[in-house]
Amino acid sequence: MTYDPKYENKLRESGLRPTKQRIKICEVLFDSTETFHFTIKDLVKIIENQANIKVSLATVYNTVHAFNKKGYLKEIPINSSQSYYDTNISHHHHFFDEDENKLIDIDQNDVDEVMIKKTIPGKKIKSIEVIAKIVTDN
Amino acid sequence: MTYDPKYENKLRESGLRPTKQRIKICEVLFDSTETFHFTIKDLVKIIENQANIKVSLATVYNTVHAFNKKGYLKEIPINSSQSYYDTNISHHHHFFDEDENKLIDIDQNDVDEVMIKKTIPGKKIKSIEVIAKIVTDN
DNA sequence: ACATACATTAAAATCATTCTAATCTGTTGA
DNA sequence: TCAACAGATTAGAATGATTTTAATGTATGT
Repeated sequence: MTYDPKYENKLRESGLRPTKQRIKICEVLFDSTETFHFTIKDLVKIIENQANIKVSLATVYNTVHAFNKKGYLKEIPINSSQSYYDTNISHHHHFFDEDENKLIDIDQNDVDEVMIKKTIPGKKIKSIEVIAKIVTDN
Repeated sequence: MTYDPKYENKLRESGLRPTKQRIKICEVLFDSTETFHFTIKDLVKIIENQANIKVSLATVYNTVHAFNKKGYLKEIPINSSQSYYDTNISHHHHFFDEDENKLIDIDQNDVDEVMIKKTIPGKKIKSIEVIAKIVTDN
């Protein structure tokens, strides 16, 4: 079977074969020019609405994890019962609106570079993320 | 029944009556001068080892949540299957060691103040947290 | 001491995530 | 091309953290 090669590289580089289901997942995640935040549940819902393809939860989890590992998606470090992912993989930060449980991007340029003076022997910093929790201002 | 008044205020201010179980939880969390990171499971295990008091999971969850809400504990924003809490409620940040799944405090003085230029109308910033993920440096 | 509101508990329920095992499909090499 | 195999898909089961339930117990104000 041959597929639209559009997402073949992305899939192969993530260690995944291109399949109907995975290509559909790619389309939902990467077709838009807008980046967005989502949970696995969200993604499954979008696919169900858009496509006549049945994709199991397990496949969605596997695929999202592979993209996350490869760096095509970023998991956002907030405490929540569900994991949130971001299609915007550029270096940036987040507001987390505690009233509405919603994430809002903060561009890297809107945060001064975070300098950490402490070091841990034998370890290097892989990423630095800033989460600013926001609430209604009364 | 009357109890050691040591933790009565803390409990009452958190909206909780002082009870045997809750006082034991307070002792484990707040008696030490050392601050520490823990999960609910950790806390239950410590109590089981130290005390001849039986405390149910539900009670531990309720009590920790009340303290977190009141600000006597802080939940640490990392993605993990379990929630991590911190008895150090001063403003500070964290390394998360991805090799060992361990948190390490970063004193506020070791991070330049984080300035965020973006604002959201009607919202105010409640907290700013920096998570720096670290890995073995090869 | 009473009445009541809150606390405790074991066990069940819930929910996200991971695993399983049976079936199916993309890929590779002859 | 096509057989064989490695990897993919799936529904459903399993897992594990957290929350809820409902019965019983306890702190508190009067």
